[in-house]
Amino acid sequence: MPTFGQRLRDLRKAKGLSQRALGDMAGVNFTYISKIENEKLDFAQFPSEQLIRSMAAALEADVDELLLLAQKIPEPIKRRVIERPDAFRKFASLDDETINKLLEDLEDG
Amino acid sequence: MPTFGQRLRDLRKAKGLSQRALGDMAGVNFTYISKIENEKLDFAQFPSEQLIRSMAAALEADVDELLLLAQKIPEPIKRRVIERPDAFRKFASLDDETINKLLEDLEDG
DNA sequence: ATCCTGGTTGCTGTTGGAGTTCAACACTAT
DNA sequence: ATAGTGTTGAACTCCAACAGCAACCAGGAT
Repeated sequence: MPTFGQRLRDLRKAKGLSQRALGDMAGVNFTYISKIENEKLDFAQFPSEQLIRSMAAALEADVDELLLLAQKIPEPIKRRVIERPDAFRKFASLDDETINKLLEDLEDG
Repeated sequence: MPTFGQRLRDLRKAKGLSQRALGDMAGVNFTYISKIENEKLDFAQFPSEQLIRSMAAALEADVDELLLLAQKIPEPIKRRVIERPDAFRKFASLDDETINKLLEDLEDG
């Protein structure tokens, strides 16, 4: 799994955009993009959820993937956790192996 | 399901504490407790995660229950979601019926 | 050699809004 | 009347999330 900064840089280059171009599209200064990509942000470890959404839109990338890399829970997942806390507390307590089995069951099921 | 404010008030009264007493224990002004209980917070819909933890400790209550009522994802669940985004994106997309079946499978399985 | 274009980073500055307190008031009950 | 409790609008503090300059480096084109 790449870091948020690495992934952002890859997505940007794949689109052939400069930091300045992406900055303009997302509405932030290009030096801030640089700091994000190099993980040199002063206090916050990651940019705001709003900015992540703007950047994902500009890059035509998967918002939720970027949110997860930035340690933020995407809205649809969050909603479901709040709705079914019983289930998700259980799921969260499972080890990788058991989770994998569940996923397989869902494939065929 | 009660609101966060209602539940907090119930827990506090069950302990026979005044707002001032709880406020002192949790390290905040009692007027803030009042606003939380009556949901009169201007912008923030809920208090910070830190304060919720302090109050839960003072009330000897279940932290995760209060966190969920305050629409915040408890840390252990959040960690697992970040570790296995593939699985939890899938789980979150399931309807109640399918989730129930999964839980049953886990009971016997 | 000089000039773009693109990127990095330290530094200082700005600001919206979350979080909290203050002041004043109201209601009981004793 | 006063002690304890709760409510509420206004005001305050504080900092995360940016802005943005300045100086510097690397590589490529002219």
